[in-house]
Amino acid sequence: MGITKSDFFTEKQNELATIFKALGHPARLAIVEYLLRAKSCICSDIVDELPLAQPTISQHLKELKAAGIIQGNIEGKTICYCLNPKLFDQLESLISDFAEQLRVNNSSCC
Amino acid sequence: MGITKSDFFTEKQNELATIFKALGHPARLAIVEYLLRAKSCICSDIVDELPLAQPTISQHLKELKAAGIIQGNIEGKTICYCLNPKLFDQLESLISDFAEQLRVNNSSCC
DNA sequence: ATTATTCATCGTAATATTGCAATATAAAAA
DNA sequence: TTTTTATATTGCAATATTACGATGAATAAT
Repeated sequence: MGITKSDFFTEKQNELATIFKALGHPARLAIVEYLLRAKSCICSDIVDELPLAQPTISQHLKELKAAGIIQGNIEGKTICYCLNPKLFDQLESLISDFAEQLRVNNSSCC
Repeated sequence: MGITKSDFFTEKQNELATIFKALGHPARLAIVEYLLRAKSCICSDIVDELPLAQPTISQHLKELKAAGIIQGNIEGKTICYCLNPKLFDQLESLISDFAEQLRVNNSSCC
């Protein structure tokens, strides 16, 4: 049905899924990687950097923001977009927990 | 257009996007979490565990497998599905790199 | 041999996503 | 004030995803 039965899953699962989903597109990953490299953060640079039209990029930025991956502050004419370090810290510890659990528990599987 | 312009992005970006995308659904996250807990790994258990029909779960498992997140071996009547520890190690170091870069570079942003 | 049991596949409906042209908005520059 | 610049929004077409019933395939149990 193209609709996910979010109600049946925990809030955490839904939240985390939103984050991964936002990262699950090459254009949005490219944006994240660009923001990692470029310490400053302006949108027009990204439009030049990627092979996508401006409205498309604007839409991707919106999704990244909705997922909490980037933050954006209006600053005169331009918008300052940058990564949310807190979220990446959380993601780091989550994945690290996953990997650790795997190391401890499931060594002999498959 | 609902089609992603994969050609314009690097292979790495596309691969990584596939992995995140696969994790970007609560049902698939629930499956991953279940496989983390349950050291053994059988599909029928998952069907009992989740509020989704068997074909739907089969489909989600297929996607997780295609992304390299889980591995599956035929074992008589049942299939042994389990997580791919290598991939989680890679993911761990990737996210950890991201977070580290953020800590070093972008402290004063936004 | 027949009947479960377990899982995959097919077909299909409902919905979501991706991408862009056109247009809107709003600040800066002229 | 007019024009340029930077970004957002709208509307829409093409395509992808999600979910499930029906069915298939293959092993295990009876």
